[in-house]
Amino acid sequence: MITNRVPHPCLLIDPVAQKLSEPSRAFFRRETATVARDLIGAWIAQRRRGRWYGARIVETEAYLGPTDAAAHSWKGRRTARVEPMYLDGGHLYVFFVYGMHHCANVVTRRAGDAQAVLLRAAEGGEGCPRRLLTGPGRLCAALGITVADSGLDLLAGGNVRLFRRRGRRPRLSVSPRIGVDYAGEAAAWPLRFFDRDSPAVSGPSR
DNA sequence: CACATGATCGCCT
DNA sequence: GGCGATCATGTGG
Repeated sequence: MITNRVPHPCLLIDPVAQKLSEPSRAFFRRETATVARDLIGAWIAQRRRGRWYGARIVETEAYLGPTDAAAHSWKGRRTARVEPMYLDGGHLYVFFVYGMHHCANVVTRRAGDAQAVLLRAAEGGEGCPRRLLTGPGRLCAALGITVADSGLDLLAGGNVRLFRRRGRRPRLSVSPRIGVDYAGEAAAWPLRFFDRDSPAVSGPSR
């Protein structure tokens, strides 16, 4: 059955009033770890029934494509599920795991490079329930992002977009990625970034 | 707090 | 047929 639930009211945002702006294509085409860092403090947003709902990203992970054993595109794997990873920077790649959770990624670099940034956690506004957006599965559930959104272009003026705001940047910490112990040496690469002052970060932090 | 486990199913081998 | 880029719950220290 089709669900069309509206996100929690604490996620209501007003991009104009909050002076949020959309990055250019060039922003997403930069080195993946750099994009992952710069996405901390950005908003992932979705328009439902004419209103914008969004959350401030506080935790990301970089996945470096065919040379990264933790990436779905490892060794150039190219299947229907992974295909959106091969799109140009600025597209969305969403996958379904463990039979119940969706995970959202922002594609980086150029078409064919198959690199992406996993959105692991975010925080909402006033009255946001603890852990509403803590963890990639919960983040997608809270915003209503599903595999149906995989492959869409964040820069196409559609209902799913990414916003940034000028100003102070969060203090960042770095660590290995979560849940990729199977990836050999790549499992230890320092590709997880998070806002060290945010209570919404998932997994080991602080 | 640190593990351990079950749920659940699409995807790939 | 096996296993996840996860999460909620339960146990024990």
